[in-house]
Amino acid sequence: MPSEESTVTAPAPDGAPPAPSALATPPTLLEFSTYLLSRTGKAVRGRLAERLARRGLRLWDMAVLAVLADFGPHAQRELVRRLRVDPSDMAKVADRLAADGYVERARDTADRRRVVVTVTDAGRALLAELCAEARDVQDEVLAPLSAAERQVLHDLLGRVHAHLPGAP
Amino acid sequence: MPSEESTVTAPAPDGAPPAPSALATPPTLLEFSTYLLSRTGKAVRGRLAERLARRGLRLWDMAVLAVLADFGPHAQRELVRRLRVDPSDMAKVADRLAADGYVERARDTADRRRVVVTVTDAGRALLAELCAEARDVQDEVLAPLSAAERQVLHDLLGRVHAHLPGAP
DNA sequence: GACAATAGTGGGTCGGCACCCACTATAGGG
DNA sequence: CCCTATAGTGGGTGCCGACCCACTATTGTC
Repeated sequence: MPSEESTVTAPAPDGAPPAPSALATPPTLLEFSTYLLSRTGKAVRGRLAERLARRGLRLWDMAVLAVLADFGPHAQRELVRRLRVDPSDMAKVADRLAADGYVERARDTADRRRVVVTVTDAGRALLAELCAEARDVQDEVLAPLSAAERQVLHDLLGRVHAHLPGAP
Repeated sequence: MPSEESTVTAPAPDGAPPAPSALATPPTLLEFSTYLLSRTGKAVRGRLAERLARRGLRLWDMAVLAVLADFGPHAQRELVRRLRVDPSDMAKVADRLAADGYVERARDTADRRRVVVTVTDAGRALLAELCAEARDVQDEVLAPLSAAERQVLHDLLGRVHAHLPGAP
């Protein structure tokens, strides 16, 4: 993940430009909240992805486990709709999770086309560990913010996220 | 860009869970600011990337133009260090920008190994347009926030971004 | 019973991004 | 002058995320 930046420079309470230092990010970009959002988002994503990769997992695996743990068993089609993934890709994710014993798949007796996916205890345990990892990353990245500030950030991001058009 | 989500549900002032609706994002994930950060960041990035793609450009192109416009001419090696890209990849970006007339490349007379890259007027004009696009995206994504809230968000993100370890 | 629609699966494509190596040209120190 | 380090370049690799298509199994409808 060598695509991270940092403006070495301190807050610089004086009015003068804080020493370009040949490493600084251009102000033209720093002005954009979208730039900051994109950058920090990518950093966060990268860090978590890396930790998951160490366990041979990907972000989708965690998402699927979270859905199953929060909302109970799903047919794959339902997972597809909720997570907005390609059905084919979901099949592959479910495949791997099942192979590792984190979920169980069973034909729906009522509609035998459907495959119902359920978290196992191992899956719940794994999810708990992954959440711990995520919290680590979060503490790492949000280190410069106080608890109160983190709460504010969370609320603002929550509102932004809630209004992202998912399916217009 | 079909990888976006949205929790359909309104703020839900009551205590009861706000109707899972088979589309909602699992609370386990929504609890993480890192999740929101990653999601919104990706949405933003995707939207801007799409607009740039329409012009046959990529995010790196904009970044390079911004650096050159803000800090003046750079040897490619300096761009490489500032943007933390692979030298080889930077060569390709500079190549394309030069081919389209957005930058000019000239051998440094003092050190003839170096190639000094400079923005052209066309490049500055293009950058201005790209910034307008970025502002559009920003207004779109941050729509649910008031001006004051956007400022708060920007400051918080700025502090987080400034502390991202770029080169430990 | 034939038929359209749906669920899942396996296989493959495509673009982007990061990365690496080999090579040339130039600079600079001993 | 030789030798090492540096700047740029061209040509690749591998991974990942998103996508698509063809195929089978099953359902519910007429």
